[in-house]
Amino acid sequence: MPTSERTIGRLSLYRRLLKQAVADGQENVYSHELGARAGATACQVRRDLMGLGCAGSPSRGYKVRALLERIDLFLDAPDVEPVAIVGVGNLGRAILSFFQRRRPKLQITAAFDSDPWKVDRVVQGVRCHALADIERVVREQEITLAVLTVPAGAAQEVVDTLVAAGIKGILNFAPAPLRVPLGVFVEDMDLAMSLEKVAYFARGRGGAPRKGGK
Amino acid sequence: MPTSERTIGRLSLYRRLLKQAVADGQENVYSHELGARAGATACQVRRDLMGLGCAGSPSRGYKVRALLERIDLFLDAPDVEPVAIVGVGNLGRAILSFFQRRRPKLQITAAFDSDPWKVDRVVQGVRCHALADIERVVREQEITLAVLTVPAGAAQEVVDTLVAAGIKGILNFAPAPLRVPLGVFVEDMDLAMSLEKVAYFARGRGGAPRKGGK
DNA sequence: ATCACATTGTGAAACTAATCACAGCTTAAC
DNA sequence: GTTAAGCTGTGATTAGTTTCACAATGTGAT
Repeated sequence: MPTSERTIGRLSLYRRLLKQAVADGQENVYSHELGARAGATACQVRRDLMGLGCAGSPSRGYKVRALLERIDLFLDAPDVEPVAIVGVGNLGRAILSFFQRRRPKLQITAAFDSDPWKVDRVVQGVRCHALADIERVVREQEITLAVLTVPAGAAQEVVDTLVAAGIKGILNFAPAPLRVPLGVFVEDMDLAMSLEKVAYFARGRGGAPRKGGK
Repeated sequence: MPTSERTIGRLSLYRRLLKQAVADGQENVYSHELGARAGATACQVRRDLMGLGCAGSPSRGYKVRALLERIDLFLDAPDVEPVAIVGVGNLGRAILSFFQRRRPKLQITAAFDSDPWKVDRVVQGVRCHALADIERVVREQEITLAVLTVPAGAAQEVVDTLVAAGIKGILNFAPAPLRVPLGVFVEDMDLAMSLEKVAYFARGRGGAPRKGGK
């Protein structure tokens, strides 16, 4: 059981690269190939795959199709998972359009916004509801995942509502740390923080930590 | 010298929280307070601050103002750092508007897009240039940081241009691993990967890693 | 004064993640 | 057939990060 946040992230990345490989007609792949494309070492790739129970042949490497199937089985839920998005501002709409052309297993099926003008509008094929309807809609559609793109000031209040409605995972774009009960997973996407990090390391202070491809 | 990617991220977060504290008129702060707000342990906060050379008093904790000053000095460059954004689609515009109302030290000053209709337009107060002008504009404005919001297919090509123009740090939203020479720092913001991660851990498989506030 | 208390600063321990190193296969060439 | 080469699978090692534990310190109450 290879359950670490880092590993899961890499598996998701491998999957995308493998899909590309399949599209290119590639049948087999070596750990060092996949590693190069993913920015990881061959060793790490092998260990990640080993954790999944994947086996390769010393001469031909891993079978791309088999690998994909195994990763899908591991990462995806059996059924499609509906996702809610709260906050249909610029960022919210961008993310909505970004996700609507991919991810068959993760589909945004409900949007929420505090702006009465947006309520009942359909944005990118998704109906926008009032914040007050979060609990009802989330329960009706049995949604467990949410993307949060509201201003920092409103974030915690919305989160409490989402959690009360049964949400188990949140992708948080609001620049504010969220307090959630145990059992709810939060992944922070903090734009400001990330750009500051880039600025810091671009200055060359930190000895340029990894990512230096060939 | 506390130079680890994780630590830098936390310092950036502390800074934001401390600014809030100053705005609220708070003069002193204990490590456990800051830790609670940041989702970290008191211990970790103390170690992070220790690395910066900050000292607190056992009775009053740390002086908020002094802390802020010290973190600013450590994280920020002496002057304003101009930032370029390449790709003025939905996501690009959202990020543009997000950053334009904050970060005095990091300012987006140039935008680039392949769409001729957008070239020479002014978006969110920032002039949009053609991709062909990247090298010239980046050199003219001495830009070293870039935000990348182009489709995956165009990413590597744009990155090569940016690097050739002297860019040292990239915040990458394109769902593709970038190859860059040593000395160039890349931070990936992979929306699809992050949402998959959230979906996985929301299922409760990974024993709910951290983030469980009170 | 003195005592009890809460907090800082930090060496050491525990834990986690990444890398090394090499045995064991599998194929291809001669 | 035998040999050489290159890859996988994995125990052992190393590196890095977080947490523990506690001495040292300043504060306020008695």
